[in-house]
Amino acid sequence: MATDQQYKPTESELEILQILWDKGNCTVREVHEILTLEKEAGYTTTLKLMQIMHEKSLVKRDTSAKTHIYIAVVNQQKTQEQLVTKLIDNAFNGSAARLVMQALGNHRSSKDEIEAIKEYLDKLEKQQ
Amino acid sequence: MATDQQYKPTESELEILQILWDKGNCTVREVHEILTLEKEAGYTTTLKLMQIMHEKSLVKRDTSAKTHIYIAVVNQQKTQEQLVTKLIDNAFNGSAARLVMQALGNHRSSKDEIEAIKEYLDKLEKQQ
DNA sequence: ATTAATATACGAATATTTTCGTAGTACTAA
DNA sequence: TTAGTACTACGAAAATATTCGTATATTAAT
Repeated sequence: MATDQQYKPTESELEILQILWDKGNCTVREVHEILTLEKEAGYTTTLKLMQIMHEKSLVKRDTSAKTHIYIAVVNQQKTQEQLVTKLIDNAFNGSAARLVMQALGNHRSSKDEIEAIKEYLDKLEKQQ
Repeated sequence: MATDQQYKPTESELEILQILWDKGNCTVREVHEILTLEKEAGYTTTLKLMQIMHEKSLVKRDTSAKTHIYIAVVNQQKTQEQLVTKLIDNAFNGSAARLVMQALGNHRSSKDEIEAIKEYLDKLEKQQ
């Protein structure tokens, strides 16, 4: 049972993946623009990162035009799952519940969100 | 409002911290033994890591005897909080709820745990 | 006292990740 | 055609993280 069925993105790669997941297709320029809202970075840095991500098959790209278009290849769900699993193992002694409470305790969730989670829990209980 | 009030441990450091949080006081040997249940590593590698952690003040140590005793300095709760926050930001577009469902969906939780989470949610709702 | 076992200290090699400069190419406007 | 702008490719420096060998000290047993 392999836990890492796919390549594990680095932090910088994850930042870029998030943008790609969100936006769909992007040029390097677009990604760079969004990225630099939050932190400093040179354009060629972003470019290089995305080229490396392409080498690693984290993204694919359309190079038919001068300006290339990038698209995420790795699945958002799967990647999230992998990261959560790792965090649970790594910092919560394997207890998902503890992570959940930590997450809920420190990050305001709306009433709707809380309701959604409750329903989800009900479903889980029935499954058992 | 600084989000990183404290130093962010690397992965290897986190593995060691977990052991220290769990056990309390440990020698390098003890930590090493536990560590190598899961993965290969030379003894001096573990030693060096713990020495670096000491430099960074992630741990303190009692050097009065030949064999030093290490203790975690950084707080488990705070560190967990930091990591969760980062993951939420980094991979869940800031939505704690989405992380929670991901975590619950893929990691078996016992009926008791689920009940505990539900109670917790009730409390949260009342607070709002 | 010698030896063996077990510690720490620490430099340095590796590996990994991040950053950026420079060169070359296409496109556009004057 | 020339200058300016925007893009990719790519090597390589810089920053970080990980791994380990070797020197040396301490302790205990013979």
